Amino acid sequence: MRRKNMCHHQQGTQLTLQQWLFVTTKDRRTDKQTPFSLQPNQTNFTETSYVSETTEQTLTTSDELLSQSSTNVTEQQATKTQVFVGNHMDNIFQLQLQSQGFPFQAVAITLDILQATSSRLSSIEILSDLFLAILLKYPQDLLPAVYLCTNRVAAPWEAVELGVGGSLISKAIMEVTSVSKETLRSLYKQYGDLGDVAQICCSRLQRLFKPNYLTAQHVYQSLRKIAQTNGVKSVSRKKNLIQSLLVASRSPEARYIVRILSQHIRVGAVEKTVIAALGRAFIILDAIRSNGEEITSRAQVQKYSIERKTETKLLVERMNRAFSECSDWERIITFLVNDTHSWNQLNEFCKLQPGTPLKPQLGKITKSVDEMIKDLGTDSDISCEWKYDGQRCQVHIIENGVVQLFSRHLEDMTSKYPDVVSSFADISGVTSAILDAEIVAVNPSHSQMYLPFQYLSTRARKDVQLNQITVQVRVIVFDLMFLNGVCLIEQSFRQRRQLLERHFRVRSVTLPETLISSQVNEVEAWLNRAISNGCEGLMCKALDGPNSVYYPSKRSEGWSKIKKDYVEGISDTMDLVPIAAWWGNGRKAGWLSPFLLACYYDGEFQSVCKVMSGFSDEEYKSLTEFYLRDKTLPIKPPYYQVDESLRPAIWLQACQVYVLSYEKKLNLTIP
DNA sequence: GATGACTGCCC
DNA sequence: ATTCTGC
DNA sequence: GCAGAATGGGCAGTCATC
Repeated sequence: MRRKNMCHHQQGTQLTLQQWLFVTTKDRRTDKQTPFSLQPNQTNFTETSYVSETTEQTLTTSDELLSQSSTNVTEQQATKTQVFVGNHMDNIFQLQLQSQGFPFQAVAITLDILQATSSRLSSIEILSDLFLAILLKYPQDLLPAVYLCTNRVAAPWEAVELGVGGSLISKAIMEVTSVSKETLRSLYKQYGDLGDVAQICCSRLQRLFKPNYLTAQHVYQSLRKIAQTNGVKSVSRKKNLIQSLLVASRSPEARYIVRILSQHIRVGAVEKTVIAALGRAFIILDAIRSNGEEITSRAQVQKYSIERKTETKLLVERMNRAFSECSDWERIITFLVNDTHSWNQLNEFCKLQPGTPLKPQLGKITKSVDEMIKDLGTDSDISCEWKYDGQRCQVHIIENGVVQLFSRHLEDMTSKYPDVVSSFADISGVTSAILDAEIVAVNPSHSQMYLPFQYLSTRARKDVQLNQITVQVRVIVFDLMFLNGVCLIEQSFRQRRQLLERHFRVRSVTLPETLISSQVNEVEAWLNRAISNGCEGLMCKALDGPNSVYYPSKRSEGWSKIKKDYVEGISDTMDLVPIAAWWGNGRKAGWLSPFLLACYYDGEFQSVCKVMSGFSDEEYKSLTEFYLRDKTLPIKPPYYQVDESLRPAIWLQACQVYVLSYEKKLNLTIP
């Protein structure tokens, strides 16, 4: 064993969904071939309503239907599935125009199909057909549909949170369907997905009156309502909203209502796939419109798709760029829906601008200085910056002097750091800018001394007042993407860096410690120095050449990060003994993980940490077998000193010693 | 008002 | 954050 | 290599409950 991540004891009061349901999963499904709950002959669309009055269905039969890629399947079944998919996609184009809006059931069935599709190209095509069908008759429903498919309610910086998790959803399902907690538990244990569980429970629901069918718009608006619900009794009001969706659901809507609420849509299509699908849909829509053709089948669409391949590719490229500079579906879709003939102006309309965050560039993990230099190449000078142990921050200085701060995932965190905001007020010669930065905690009495992320994370997160700051910070700016009205992301890092130094070498902000070198020895010494100053390692960047432009959202070749725990032989180590374990979830179902490790001292084993990474799958398997064979204990021995709140599933004989390396930043307290 | 369960968001 | 997987 | 989905620890904020 080379390396293990270390962690503190879990607090004990906090439960994961799995713990809430007391699940020790053994046969949880993680494959994409989870069942449909709709059979081919149940998609017989009626004249008046898209939604067929489905009779009771069992999951066993739909299980069979969707097992097309498993080994013991007949070709007959595979064909059956294909026919079903084809029928469904045709049916989507034959929807009768109705005032209510685009049926959510059509979205849900499409997501079911998507989940069973592993090919990315097919996924794009299926999703694209859905979007096209919406565009043809319900263009105003496209945005809600895209939000539902991408599992979002609003742009990330808009501070709209559902405030709904596994616990609340489970309660809602139990109350609506009168399913007992025990049944829910065992279903969850069996399927490993709350959406699947909801689908099974809701499909058994008997109703006196069939409620009106759900529209994509209605489901989306309900999500917004749930997000807006707060204050006293908000939890039960949220629950009521969830329940009314579940009550109105038709197969397989409940599955996706729940998956969307729990933020795990699990259909293998999130962002890039949706962009590619949308691009294709808009191009085909344009072609259909100019031809004046009536679309009633998928085959017609296919024809256009082949014809317009080049244009599609171009638009998708534009959309990708637009989305990385302005991750705002509303803005992009509004433009495309309203302005279908001036797509070349998309990147003008959705471009980098202060006030809207762009996706930050990420660094590629590198295991050694040698490898880093090889990766970045020798054509360009390499800038090696200390990688500070803090929080990523994108600083926006807007024309009128307003400053806004965004996190790595584009959340607005302006109100968390009023001190950082004031650092950027009134910088001479700067009217607007976008900067990339790291916020690091510092020791209040020695502001040169950086403190670990652990300490920074204790800072209050909302509406921090300047005079009530407990955690002092410093902001380290390391890139400049926009300055005084000019976008810089396509300039070389050397040029951006020059502008950064010229305008932001001011007292209130700091530039990272930097060494420009391609000498292995020099860089290794520099890495050690960074680490001994409390940094995580180095971020190494090409100064010139094509790799030195700013790539939004990319884990690009241009940035290479070396962290001390990637590098052999740098970390400190401890000798620890496994004394207990839990059953793993998901991929690790059936194996022991995590293990509880202890150190031996004076006749007792004192628990130190849990360890859950660092083993290969094979090692998990053999470790599990090794301990289960004859090394388990029925109860906790008295000489195991373990925190009360920890309840391992299995106690183990102390019989193996592991050498663990750990990260100093975790501030371990060893008894 | 204190506590604990739950959720979201950092890494 | 890291890690794994199918394409 | 990419995109997506799986996994982890640990913190603050919010709300229900006692």
